[in-house]
Amino acid sequence: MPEFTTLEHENLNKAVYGALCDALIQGRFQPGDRLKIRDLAEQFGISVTPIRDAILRLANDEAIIFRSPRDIRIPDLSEGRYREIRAIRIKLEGLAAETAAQVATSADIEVLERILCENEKAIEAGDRLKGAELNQAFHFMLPQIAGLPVLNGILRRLWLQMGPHISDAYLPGGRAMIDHHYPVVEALKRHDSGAASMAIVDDILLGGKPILERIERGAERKAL
Amino acid sequence: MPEFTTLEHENLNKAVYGALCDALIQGRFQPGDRLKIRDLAEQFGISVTPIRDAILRLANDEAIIFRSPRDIRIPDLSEGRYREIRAIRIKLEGLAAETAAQVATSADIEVLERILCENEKAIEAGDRLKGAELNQAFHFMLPQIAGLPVLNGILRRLWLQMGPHISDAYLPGGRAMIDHHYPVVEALKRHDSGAASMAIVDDILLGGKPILERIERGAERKAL
DNA sequence: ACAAGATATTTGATGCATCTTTTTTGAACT
DNA sequence: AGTTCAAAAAAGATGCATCAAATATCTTGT
Repeated sequence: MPEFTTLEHENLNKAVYGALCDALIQGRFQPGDRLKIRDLAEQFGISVTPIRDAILRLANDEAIIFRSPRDIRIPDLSEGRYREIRAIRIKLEGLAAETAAQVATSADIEVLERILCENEKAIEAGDRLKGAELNQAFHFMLPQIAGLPVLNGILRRLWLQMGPHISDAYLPGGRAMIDHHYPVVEALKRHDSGAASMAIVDDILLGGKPILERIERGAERKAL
Repeated sequence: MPEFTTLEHENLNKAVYGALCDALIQGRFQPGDRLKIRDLAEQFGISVTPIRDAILRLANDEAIIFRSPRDIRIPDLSEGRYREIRAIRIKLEGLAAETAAQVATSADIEVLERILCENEKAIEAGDRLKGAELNQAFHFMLPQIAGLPVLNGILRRLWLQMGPHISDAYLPGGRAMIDHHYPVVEALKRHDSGAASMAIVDDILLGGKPILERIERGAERKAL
């Protein structure tokens, strides 16, 4: 019985979608930025159809919004919405960590440890983008180890929605973005579901502080 | 600060998407059914572009799959995937019920009671589609009462993915689909978060039994 | 300088043609 | 009857023209 997955076959639509996702997550777009289908078509050197496909998909992901039928924007992230996303992540990533702790292999743990090692180097080098990318890779490994593709899809979308805030919060966050990864890995080694779940929840809460601070500062700027 | 929502403005694309969603949830498609963009364009009496838009969106929702670049199908739902969806729903709808219990107004509770009353009539009349629709309305009310739009979006997508199984499981499920709704409402009246969460979890587990039985029977048929 | 209204330009939605790839059908052979 | 191969048909992706609605700009008046 084949699993319920979207086939990853290559076409312009997917390539554009991937590029726009990367740009969102890397903070290359800012809240309020306007996207125009014809502009992007010109930048990518292709017709409007695959751009339009990718844009509609991102709107479905709630990573971009149609402020009106002709006005496509990068949305801001309200404090309320961020808190909701964080509460959802706590529940879902907690579930993923719990399940991953039950089934993780030595190979899985090696991958996680390699990610941590590279992330130490990124922090050392002040490489904000690399660090944010590795942080995401770590979080995305847990549902993969746990064998939870549906949850993986949900998490991917939540990451897109937080995108413009993540990489900017990374350096201010410093070690807060990585310190709790170690106890997660230790709990996986011991097959300790409870400890894994608690550690990832701590990571989400601690890692969320600089994001909340950034959102609050953004709200203050808007109120001026 | 505007909330992060997709604006609901009217166009053919959205109309088609809504119609296909309804068809999925009402079990008018069966797992394995093939969709063809040109066929649907002919049925809806419009060009392929808005059909294609809607199809790509449903693929993004993981409600339909591209088995290959030219073969669009309604996916089956494996037992493993259904169990995962159920585990995610337990976490998220538990969170929604818990939060809804804190903030529910008398008006909210009246809406839920009206849904229950109508569902009693649907069960009495053996109206499978009406009953499934009201069951969904009940579950979707909780994130709305709780003020959790992100969670609402996740739940909508999960419902689409279970779509072809839900309405068929409704009559076999009988009162199992509705009995636990009453304690949920009672807990909301008392603002009892713990009880609301436990009751919705019970509802999901009990209501999931006929769906699991259906999936197991489907797997048996495929093994023949 | 600001506001209101008119005009011009822009922008997304949709229809449709074309291309390439995939699927289906038919013929031949065993 | 079943298999294999070739040919025909079909199907999604993409390019692009057109339309209508929305946005931006300009002009006029206060």
